[in-house]
Amino acid sequence: MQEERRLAVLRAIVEDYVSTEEPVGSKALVERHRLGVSPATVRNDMAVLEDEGYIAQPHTSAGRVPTDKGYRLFVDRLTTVKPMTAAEKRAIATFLDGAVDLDDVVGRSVRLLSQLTRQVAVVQYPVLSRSTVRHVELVALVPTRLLVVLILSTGRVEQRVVEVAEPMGDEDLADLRRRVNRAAVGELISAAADALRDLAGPPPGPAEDPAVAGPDDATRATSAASSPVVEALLEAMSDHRSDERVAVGGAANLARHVDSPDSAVRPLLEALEEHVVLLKLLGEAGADGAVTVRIGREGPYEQLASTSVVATGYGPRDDALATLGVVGPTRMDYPGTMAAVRAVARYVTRILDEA
Amino acid sequence: MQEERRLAVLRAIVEDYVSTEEPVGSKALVERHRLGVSPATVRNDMAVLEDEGYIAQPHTSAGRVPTDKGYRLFVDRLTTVKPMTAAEKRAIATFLDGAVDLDDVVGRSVRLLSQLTRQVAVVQYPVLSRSTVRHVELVALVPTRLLVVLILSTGRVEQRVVEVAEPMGDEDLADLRRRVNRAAVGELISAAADALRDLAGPPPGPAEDPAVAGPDDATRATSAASSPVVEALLEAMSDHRSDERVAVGGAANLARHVDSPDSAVRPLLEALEEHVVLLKLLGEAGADGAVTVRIGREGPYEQLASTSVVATGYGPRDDALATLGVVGPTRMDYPGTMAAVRAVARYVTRILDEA
DNA sequence: GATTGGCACTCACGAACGGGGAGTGCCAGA
DNA sequence: TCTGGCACTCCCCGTTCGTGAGTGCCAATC
Repeated sequence: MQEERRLAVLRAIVEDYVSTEEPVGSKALVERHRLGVSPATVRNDMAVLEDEGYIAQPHTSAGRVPTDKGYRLFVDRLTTVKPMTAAEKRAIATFLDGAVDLDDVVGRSVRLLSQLTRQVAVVQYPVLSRSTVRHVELVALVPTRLLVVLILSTGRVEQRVVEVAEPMGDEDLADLRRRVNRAAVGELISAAADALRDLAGPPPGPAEDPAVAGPDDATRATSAASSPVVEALLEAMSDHRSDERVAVGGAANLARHVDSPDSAVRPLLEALEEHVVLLKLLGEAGADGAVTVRIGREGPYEQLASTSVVATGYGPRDDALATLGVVGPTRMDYPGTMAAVRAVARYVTRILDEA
Repeated sequence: MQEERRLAVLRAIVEDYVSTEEPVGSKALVERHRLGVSPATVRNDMAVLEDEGYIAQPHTSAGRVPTDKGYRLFVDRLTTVKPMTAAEKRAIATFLDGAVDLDDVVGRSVRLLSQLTRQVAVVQYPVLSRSTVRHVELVALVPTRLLVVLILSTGRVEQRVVEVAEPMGDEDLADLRRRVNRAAVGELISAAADALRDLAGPPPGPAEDPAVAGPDDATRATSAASSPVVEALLEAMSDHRSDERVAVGGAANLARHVDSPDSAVRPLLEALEEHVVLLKLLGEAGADGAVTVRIGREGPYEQLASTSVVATGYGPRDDALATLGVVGPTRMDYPGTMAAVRAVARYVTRILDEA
C-alpha cells in the first residue's frame, strides 16, 4: 500500500527529473502529480527511497535525483509501453520505404532514430556471419589482374583486386566463375568458406563435370588462378571489419547536454568514433524482440558512467542479424526511447525481409 | 621597414594566440619573440594594425586577437611552408598503405588527417563524374528480377535490383551483359550514359555484330529487359547521393574547444551530419595542388563564422577527383594544418593511382 | 621621425560577502 | 499513518572590491 505509493513517487521523480533536468523536491512533486498526499508524506517516502538507494540528493537541502538503481527499477517495473502514434508509424514507414540499397537503409534508419529520440543513434550493419552468398563475379581488368566481387544476401558487396600468376582468357574466367559460384551461392558464408577452401585446396583431380571441364591449358590457368581468388574471397568473408561497421547519427544532439554539470561529452564523442567500442556498448541484443536497456555504470566503460544505451536486435525472424539503438544520458525518456527503438527495428526488419 | 616589423608583430600575435588561446599583450609579445624593440613600440604597431583591421581587442585593456582579415594576411603572406618530418611522412605512408579498398582508403585518410591535425577531418568520396565505367554485371536473382552491379574505375560499386517484364534465360542475360558492357566500359560516365541511352532507345535494328545477335526470342527478351536495366544504370550513375558522400572523423577533437567562449560546437556538429552542407563547406578545390583556406566569415555559413576550412583536391593528375580537408576554429595552426592536408592529399592520390 | 620609459586609466576576473529561497528532517498532533 | 509546522542547511545569485594585465598617451631620447 505505502509501498505502492513509494513506487509512484519514484516514478514521478524520474519523470519530472527527465523533463525538467533539475533535482525535484517534495512540494513540486505533489503539485505536478496527483498523489493524494501532502509534501511531508512524500518527504518520508523519499527518505525511504534514498535509504534503499533509488534516489539521491546532490547535496543537503536539494531535491532528489534518481540513481542508476532508481532508473533500473523504473525501467523494469514502472514503465508502461508508450505505443507510437499512427502519425509516427506512417512517418517511419514512408521515411524508410524510399531506401534504395543496404547502405541507404542503414543511413536512413540512423537518421530516423536520432530524430525520433533526439539522441545519438547507432545502427550496426547486418553482420556477415548470418548472411548467404548471392553471387560471385569475376572481372578481368587486365589478363593477370582480376576484380573479385562478392555479393551477399543482405545486399552487401565486397570487392577485392587480385593478381594471378598466369594470364586468363575469357573461357578460363567463365570456368572459374562457374565453379566458384556453384560452390558458394546460397550457402551461409561459413559453409561457403569451407566449400571454397575445398575448391582451392586439392590439386585438380578428374573433371567432376564434363560440361565444365575445359581444354587442358584452360584448366591449368583456372586452377592457378583459383587459389588467389579464393583467398581474396575468404578474406572478404571473414574480414572482421565488416562486423565492426556501424553508422552513427545525431551527434549534434549531444550539444543539447553541454549545460549539464560535468557533461562528459568528450568520452562519448570519442566512443562514437571507435566502432569497436560502440559495438561493445550496444552489446548483445536480446535474440527475441526485447529491447535492452543498459543504465550508467551497468555498461562496460567507466568514462560513460552517466550514459545509457537502449538497443535491440533487428533482422529477419528471430535470427537477430545486428543491433541498433541509441546512446544518451542516463537522464533520458526511457519509455519513449524504447518505443522508438523497437518500432524502428521492426520496420527495418520488414524492409530487409522484403529485399 | 616599420611596415615589415608590423607584419612580424602580426605574425607573432597569430602564433601566440594560436598556441595560448588567449589575447596577447605587448609585453608578453616582446618576451616570447626576439623583436628588437620595446613593448611601447609594439603597442604603437598594434594600434596601427588595429586601425587597419588585422587585429582587435575583445574589450578595452585586453590583449589583441587576430581578426579574420589578420588570419588571411597571415596565411597569404606570413606563412612559411612547414614540411612534414620524415617520421611523419613514413607514418602517413604506412598508415595508408594497408588499405584494401576504396572505403578503406577514405576511412583511413579521414582518421589519419584528424590525428595529424587534431581537428575534424572531412574526405569526400571520389566523385562519379570523373570516373569511368569498369564493368557492368548482371545477375539473375529470379528469372524476372535482376541485380545490376555497376563497377567504376575509382573502385566504387553501385547496385540496383530491377524487375523485368519477361523472364530472361542465361543466353539473354549474357547477350544483354555483352551489349551493355560494350557500350559503357572504359567511358566516362557521362559518355557511358549517352551510349546506354542509345542502346535502350531505338528499337532493335539490324544486328550490328553477327557474333552478338542471338535467336529472335532472345533478342526480344533482351530488348524488353534492356530498358529497365539501362534505367537503373543511368540512375545509379547520376545518383547525386554519390556525389554527396563524405567521411568525417575526429569529431571528438571538437570537445577540446568547449572551453572557448561562445563555442559554437552545436552548429558545427550539425553541419558535420549534413553532407550537403559539408561539401559546400569544403568548396571547390583548387584544380592544381593548391591548398584552399577559408577563414571564418569567408565561408558560406553565418553560423560557422568562427570556423575555418583548409582543403585541397586529390586524385590522379591535375584532374581533381574530390576534395579533402579539415574543419576547425579560425584560431588554428594554419601552417601545420596546410602541410598535413597537402601531404595526405598527395599520398592518397598516389594510392589511388596505383590501384 | 622613430623609439622608449613613464604614468594614469580601464576593466575583466576572482574572492569574499550576504540575503533569499527551495528543500529537508523532525516532531507533535490528528 | 498522515499532516502541518518549524528550525535548519546550503546552493544560488547578485554585489562589492582588490588585483593585475594591458592599454593609450606624452614627453624625452636617439
